[in-house]
Amino acid sequence: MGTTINELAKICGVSRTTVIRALHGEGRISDETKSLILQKAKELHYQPNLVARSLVSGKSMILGIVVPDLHNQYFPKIVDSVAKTVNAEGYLLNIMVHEDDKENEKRIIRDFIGHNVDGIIINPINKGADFEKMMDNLPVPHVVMSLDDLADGPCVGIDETAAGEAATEYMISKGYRNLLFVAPSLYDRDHQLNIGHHCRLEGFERAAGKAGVEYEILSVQEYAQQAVKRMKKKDHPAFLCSGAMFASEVMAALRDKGYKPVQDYGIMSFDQLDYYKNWSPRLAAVDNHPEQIGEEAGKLLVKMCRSEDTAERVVVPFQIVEGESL
Amino acid sequence: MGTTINELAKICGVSRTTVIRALHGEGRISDETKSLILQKAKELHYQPNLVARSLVSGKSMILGIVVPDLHNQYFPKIVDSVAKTVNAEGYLLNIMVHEDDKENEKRIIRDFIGHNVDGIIINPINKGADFEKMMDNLPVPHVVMSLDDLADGPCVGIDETAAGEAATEYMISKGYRNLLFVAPSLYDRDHQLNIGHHCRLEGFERAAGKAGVEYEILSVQEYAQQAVKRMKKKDHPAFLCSGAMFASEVMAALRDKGYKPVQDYGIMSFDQLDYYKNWSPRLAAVDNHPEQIGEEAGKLLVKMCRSEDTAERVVVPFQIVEGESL
DNA sequence: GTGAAAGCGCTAACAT
DNA sequence: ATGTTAGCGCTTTCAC
Repeated sequence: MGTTINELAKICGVSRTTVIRALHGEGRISDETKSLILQKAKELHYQPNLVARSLVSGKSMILGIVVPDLHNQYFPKIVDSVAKTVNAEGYLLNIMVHEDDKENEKRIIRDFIGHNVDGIIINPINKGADFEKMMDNLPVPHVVMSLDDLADGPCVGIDETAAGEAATEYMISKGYRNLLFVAPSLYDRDHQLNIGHHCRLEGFERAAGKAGVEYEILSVQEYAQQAVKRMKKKDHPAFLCSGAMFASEVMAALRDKGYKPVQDYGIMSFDQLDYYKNWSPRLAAVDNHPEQIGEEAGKLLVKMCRSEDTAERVVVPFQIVEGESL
Repeated sequence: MGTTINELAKICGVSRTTVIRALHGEGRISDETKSLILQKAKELHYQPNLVARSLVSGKSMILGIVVPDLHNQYFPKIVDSVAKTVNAEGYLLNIMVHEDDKENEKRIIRDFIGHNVDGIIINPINKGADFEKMMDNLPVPHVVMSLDDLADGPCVGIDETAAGEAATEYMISKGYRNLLFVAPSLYDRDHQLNIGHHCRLEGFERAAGKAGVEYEILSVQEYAQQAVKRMKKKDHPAFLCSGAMFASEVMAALRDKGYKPVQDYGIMSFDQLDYYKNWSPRLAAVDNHPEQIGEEAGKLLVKMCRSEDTAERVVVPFQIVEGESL
């Protein structure tokens, strides 16, 4: 345990209140006692007990963010960006991972509340009325990083459906007439719809339908092998992968069989990762701007923490990044 | 603010203590009152105020970890692994990023203490006696994720010098006789030595010296352009890059100039990233086992939080991963 | 200019 | 089997 205000008061021969006035630099206090207290405080390495402060104030100047994991680059980028944004506003960011465990996600939210975080950012894997009710009843503001999950509350994200559509149109414009949507993650382990990926698929189907081109959906776990098999048709297909890692796996599998991008097939992915920028050929992709999502989410949450503003819906633009893989 | 123990007590017509006994399920209490209280608690969505609990106990069941950022895959993997490990032991992990800002790092440590975290994991960017003293004086245990930074305390990491040496020997065994060590990050922005990278360099020099082969060090920010220039010597050099991203940049720069790996040069990197596993050619690398580092760090810290055990030094093995880039 | 007192929600030692 | 009391470290109101 470190030095406390009480100890400082005793040592300086003054009352708690006086110590506080010195520490906070406000209220009527003589320069003399003030500097004495400040000096002693420094001497004894006084550090305020933030827990006690939080108990009194009900606030903590901490914002919480829960994400599934930090495996791929998407969430790390978001989290990093949120941290930077809220730090600049005087908040600390408490980052937690739930490892794709729904109970864990709920537990973390409860823990956040129990620890008096001032607000929560989340991209929930929990679905359903019960969960929505739980979120609605939170005593602190929260921002959802998805436009389609908890539909009515404040949220920020890209329009996944539009992105799916735009990506598909881009592939079609490149001359591809046989499209495949690669998404082993359309459903989570509890067979519940993964809305983000589903919206992308919806956009894909819409664009493909509009253009009247053939399309298939590869939603199995063995999508890479399936992609290899699919090549036997020799119809120069194009794969739209709902995640950069999927694209990477597909390309690797096809390369192993001697198929070459552009020459034999086209491929494009969601998520634009730094790691791929030096790939050869460079992957065409939808950049979903994680840094911007993080920044907007952070800004929105801080704003909500300060004023009791209500719902706001921030649509972050996506961007088609041309590559050499189509 | 949610329901409190006091409110529950009032509602149930009992004292605080009785409510606590019901909630904690210990102490003498009649089944009748107990179930009444439990039922009311559920009804009113009672959630313990963890801040108050922490103020009383001085503990929080929260462990803190500070990392520079989450840009590359190294720290996300570590953090993920620490989280999994300590969660399994009943601890929550509070993740903070300092964005390569030394003051920020110190501030976060102080905040951790102020928030009663039970222990801290860190890979410090701060150096020097003052900082070491600060760390030594922490009221809670801490684990350093580097074998060479705060040398005397508990730590876990790989032997970077040995790794540098082994990697270099591997390159030499592949027939390369002109070696380059690529490390734009030997010093931080304050011109202080970045010990991890420096140890790798030391190992590199030692192995190169032993084998009597030529070597150079590329430590400038424009290492990629320098690598391109260096190719004019046409002596079939090999690059050992102290970070996967550096290798990626070098390969991209050389590819742009028409140089082909193995045929024209060899390349190898530290950090084995998922993202590169489908690269072509597959990059030879030193796998520094971030998951294992995270796991060991988590286990060690939990152990220290439980018993007042002293320093322990966990050396995590590294591994040379063969590739097609040499 | 300084201090006393109450209270945030919870825990634990000590009654009854 | 249940209640009383004191206290964790801090903030805030009100009094001197």
